[in-house]
Amino acid sequence: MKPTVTSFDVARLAQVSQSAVSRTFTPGASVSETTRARVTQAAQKLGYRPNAHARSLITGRSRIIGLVLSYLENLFYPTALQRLAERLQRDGYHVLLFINENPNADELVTEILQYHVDGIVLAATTLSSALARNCADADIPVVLFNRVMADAGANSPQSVSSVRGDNVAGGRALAEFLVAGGHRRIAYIAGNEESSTNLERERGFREGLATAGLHIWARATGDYDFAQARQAALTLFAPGPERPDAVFVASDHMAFAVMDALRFDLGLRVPGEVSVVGFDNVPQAAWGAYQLTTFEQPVGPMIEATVGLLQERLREEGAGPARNVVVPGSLIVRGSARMPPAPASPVPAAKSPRRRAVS
Amino acid sequence: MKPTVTSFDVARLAQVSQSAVSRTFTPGASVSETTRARVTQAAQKLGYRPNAHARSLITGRSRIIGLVLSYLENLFYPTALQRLAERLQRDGYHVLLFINENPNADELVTEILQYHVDGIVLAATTLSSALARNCADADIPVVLFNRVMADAGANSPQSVSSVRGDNVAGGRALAEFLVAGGHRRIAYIAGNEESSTNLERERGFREGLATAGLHIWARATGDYDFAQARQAALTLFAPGPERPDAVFVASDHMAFAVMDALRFDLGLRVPGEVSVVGFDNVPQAAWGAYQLTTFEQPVGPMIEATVGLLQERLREEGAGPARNVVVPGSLIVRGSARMPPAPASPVPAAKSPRRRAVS
DNA sequence: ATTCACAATGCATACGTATGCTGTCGGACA
DNA sequence: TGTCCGACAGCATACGTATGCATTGTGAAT
Repeated sequence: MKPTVTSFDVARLAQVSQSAVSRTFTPGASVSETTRARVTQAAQKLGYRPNAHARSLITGRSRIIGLVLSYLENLFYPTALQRLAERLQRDGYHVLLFINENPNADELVTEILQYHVDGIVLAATTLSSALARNCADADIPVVLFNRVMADAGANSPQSVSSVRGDNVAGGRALAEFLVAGGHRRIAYIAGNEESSTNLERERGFREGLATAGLHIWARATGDYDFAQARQAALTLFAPGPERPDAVFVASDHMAFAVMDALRFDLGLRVPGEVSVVGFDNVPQAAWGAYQLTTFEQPVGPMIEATVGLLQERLREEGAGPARNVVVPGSLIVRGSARMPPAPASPVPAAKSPRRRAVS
Repeated sequence: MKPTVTSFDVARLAQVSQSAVSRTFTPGASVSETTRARVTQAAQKLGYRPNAHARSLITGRSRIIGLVLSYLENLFYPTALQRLAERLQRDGYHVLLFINENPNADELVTEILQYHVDGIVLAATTLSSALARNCADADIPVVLFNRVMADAGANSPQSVSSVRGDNVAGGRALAEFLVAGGHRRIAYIAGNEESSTNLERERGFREGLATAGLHIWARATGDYDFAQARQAALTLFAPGPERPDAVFVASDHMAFAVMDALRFDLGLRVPGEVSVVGFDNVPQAAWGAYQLTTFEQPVGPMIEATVGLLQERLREEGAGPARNVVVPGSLIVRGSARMPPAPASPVPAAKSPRRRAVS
């Protein structure tokens, strides 16, 4: 009933050798037009598809990329996932998924290496860097997505590449924007304290404030989690004279929780009484109810860079030095934070936020 | 440098045959404790991992499940994706991803069959059912997720299973809820017109309205797309005496666009002047800015049912008849639609919407 | 006409594992 | 003590493909 048709079956029907069949399905191999036609026709008739596992076994390449994720409720990751999968499919690669809320590095390495994946994209913010190193030791290209190795120990020669948004510049730009808007009591709600994204965003933010002679007025941790971010907001904005007048939340996803808490639990007007800015520019940031001012992490270019790094490593067997790509982003001004006063010089007025959001 | 260690290498070090190594890594095989220990130790020392492709080649099973998706901006799908991947990993399976906005059935079949996937989950709402049939013809189990075969032609004996929420009951419940709330001019914004989800939800909704002697007051199509849903809302709710006083939007994801358009483009109060209800109960429906009343599609049970169907087919080679599972859901009452008056009988008051949302 | 280069093809083997079959060994049972 | 049985180990083969090497044929160049 399902007698799994092989290249030999096709060869027999087409009256050629199995080699000819193989070459027909191998781009760039030496086959005449006539035999190629006969093979193609026979394959079509029998419904033949080359067995990817047999092919991987002999070529040593699987055309599979492993993608490691931790959680998907933050839309930034599904968006990246979709782009990555579509992009790789265009090149004949496919994505094998490894999702773990809190991954066990050893277990994950064991699983992922069994499939002899051609490359790995690590997009789990909380992931131990031991994992990255182990995989790199197996001589398989690893790209960290939205993350860099924490301990760039001089010991092992930084063998794993990375792609990330410009967290430092973003943090600084948001600080400057809030300062220019006249805020003075500016709070920060952090993501995961150990993640590189959080460290860099906070550093840039502090630098930006320092330039204006300010420092972080109040601070709490949201751990990149919706519920925890809400709690953080309730704590930071408890009624009192010291209440902040603005807050930078380390991710859009948390910022939505914060805005909800401010408006519907504490009864504060945003941006009337409190300004809120986020980071990522996920699709929801453009939604009418939030109109979140944020710093963009451009998913398209970031994925492009990721695939570029992978391909580079796949082609040349000699592993070049690891590269850490920083993809520039820009400030996306919407309505969740009080605007700076229009400058005196004749500059074109700010475009409608909604239009900007659509782009 | 990367001399890909094989079972022979382990066998040599452990002073046993390659068979012994293989059996050590095959659960339920006949190996003594002593050799198992020696093999395990040798494997550990060499860093040996069984090659999944070689194993697949000989066993005929890849322990890979293909997942076909079309777009991820609607959080319902990422949530399901995460649950599915985690669930399958617990059983030693992994998910290979196929993402196409508008999939070419033939191309997709070719790609997916190359990997000799053990099973397929089709979660692309717009996907042609020819795809499902082709894969089922290759004797590989297919489960439609959140979709059923359109043309259950008596010809082919309905060979593909499906899992879905109770769209009809949901549509009816939402209709009854709106009617009980005193609405009379009730509109509908449809999803993809040909999708089974849209057809069933609309049917249930019509039935619910008919019970009260009503019918759909106005109707437009959003095609499960955020931007189109917004346009549909702007059209349906243009100022005039015929303006609807409530709307059922065929998915939460579209409902958010509709609520934004109503509030921020048309200046209408929700639920003060217009009531909105959705379908799915995605995480965002619980967010403070929307507090969307909706009918839930319980992702956990739906995934459980999906995996159950797959496993059932994987165990018994003899393919039983296809089964169409309908997972029950319930009405989630929040604040986006006017409440029905409290009944005279002493019934406990409705719980706080926020509490309900957390569950 | 002879040589040479080159394209096209077939033959044989290798990739790394699982498993049927045969053989050995030890112990239990009569 | 002899027989039988079960547990365990090894040998050999099969899974389906890619590719180096040798061979053949064809046209161009000499």
